[in-house]
Amino acid sequence: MDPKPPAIDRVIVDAILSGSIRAGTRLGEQTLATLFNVSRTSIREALIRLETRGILQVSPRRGWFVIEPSIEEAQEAFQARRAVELGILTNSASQGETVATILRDHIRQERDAIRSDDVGARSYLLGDFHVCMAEACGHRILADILRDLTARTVLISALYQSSHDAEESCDEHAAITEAIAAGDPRRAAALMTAHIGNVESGLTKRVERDPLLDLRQALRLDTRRPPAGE
Amino acid sequence: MDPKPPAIDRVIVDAILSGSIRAGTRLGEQTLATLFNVSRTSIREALIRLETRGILQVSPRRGWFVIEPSIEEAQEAFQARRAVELGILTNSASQGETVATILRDHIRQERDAIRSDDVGARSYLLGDFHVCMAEACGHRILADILRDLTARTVLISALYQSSHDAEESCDEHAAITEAIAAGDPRRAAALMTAHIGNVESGLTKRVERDPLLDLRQALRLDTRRPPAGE
DNA sequence: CCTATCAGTCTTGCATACAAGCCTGATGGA
DNA sequence: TCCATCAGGCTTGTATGCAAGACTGATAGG
Repeated sequence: MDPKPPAIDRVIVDAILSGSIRAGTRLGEQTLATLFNVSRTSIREALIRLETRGILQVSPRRGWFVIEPSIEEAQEAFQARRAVELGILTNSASQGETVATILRDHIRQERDAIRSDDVGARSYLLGDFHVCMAEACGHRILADILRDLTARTVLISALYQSSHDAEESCDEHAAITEAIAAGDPRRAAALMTAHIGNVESGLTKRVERDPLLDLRQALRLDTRRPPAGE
Repeated sequence: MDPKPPAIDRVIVDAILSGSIRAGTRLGEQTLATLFNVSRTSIREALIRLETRGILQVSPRRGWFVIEPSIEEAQEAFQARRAVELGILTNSASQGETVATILRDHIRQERDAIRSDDVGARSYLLGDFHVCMAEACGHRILADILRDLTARTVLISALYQSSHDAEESCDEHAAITEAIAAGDPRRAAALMTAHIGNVESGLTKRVERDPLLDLRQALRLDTRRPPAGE
């Protein structure tokens, strides 16, 4: 019947990348077990996998939680993404047109999602661009790594990303793609660095304006409850 | 008694990095369970973690095996390492002296291990240089990632690395360090790219000279037995 | 002698049972 | 009214039992 019961890991990660599961959300083993109609064991295995991928965190005898990156951790993740993507772009010079063709199609999807106000798809696709870029450049391993890094950054930034920001990001993706198509990896890398910087600074600016987040981060070590409470 | 029963994961990874566990080795759950004096469950969790880190592989109902990267997979891993380390070096410009101080000490340890013919420590340290470099540059996340990538490449190359190769690698590490100290990230990156290229081509050359490896790789999909048999 | 079949053993996969810790909310006292 | 204490429920941690599949070696037939 089920040709491929889609892996539990993937369902959760996709939900995070789409913004439908927010940072700090608790994922109970028993709850997921009944939800997916399997035993706790299988769920636990999936959760362990997600923990080693740096997406979840377990608090002993308390539960599994989607990570809530602190400002510093988010910056670290951005820094890592910058280094990785810079390395990818400056390294893979040739086959620019092939890569660009794939990315142009991806950007088209981004535009569709923005136009139709599909926030989930929008968030997912904007992050997935970077994964696609890595994969198109032949870096399958780094593509997987970027997916996880993107998840970490999305968990902070997605909540605050407006439709305007999304269009801006999309435009920057297009500019990067054209630089790749033009066979100018140096410019592509520079644009990518700037792009990631924009996303990151957009986040930190907002944090400065919103002391609540700082406070929440400061309390993070004490209260690890999901921020569902009003 | 045990202030910190060293995590099972770490023991296995270190053993791989030291070359004392070779590619294709089978790791039975029950065996490890009695060895570490815990239940199969805990072992299984550790093995799952190592699988998601790309170091082990499970063959259903057959067992857990240390990955045996094919030539292509090894090249992919090298390519990923090149991109990541290039990105790290070109990105982090300042604090060159601080980084160099750490790395010089590390190189001293490498030289000691080579001199005293400690093959395990030698293999471990030569790979660990890259991890230390990432960490010293402030890339904690990428340091962890590089450790796993190094494990993948070590699983092919370590077996073939002679003492001469080791000294060469060590010298190249020193050259890279001095470029960092001189505040010349561009040159450091170029040297690093060349260095990784050397290690990689050293591997592929040997493969060409030794058709047995090619054969083993070709048969990899059929017989996944540990190559212990004579 | 060679080959195909089959039982036995050993492996992981999965579910369940119990142990241990954390949190909550009630209860009793000041 | 406020606070300390404690019992109960709910969570994960860990072990164990059984099922299902894969390999091995013996055995019987050609």
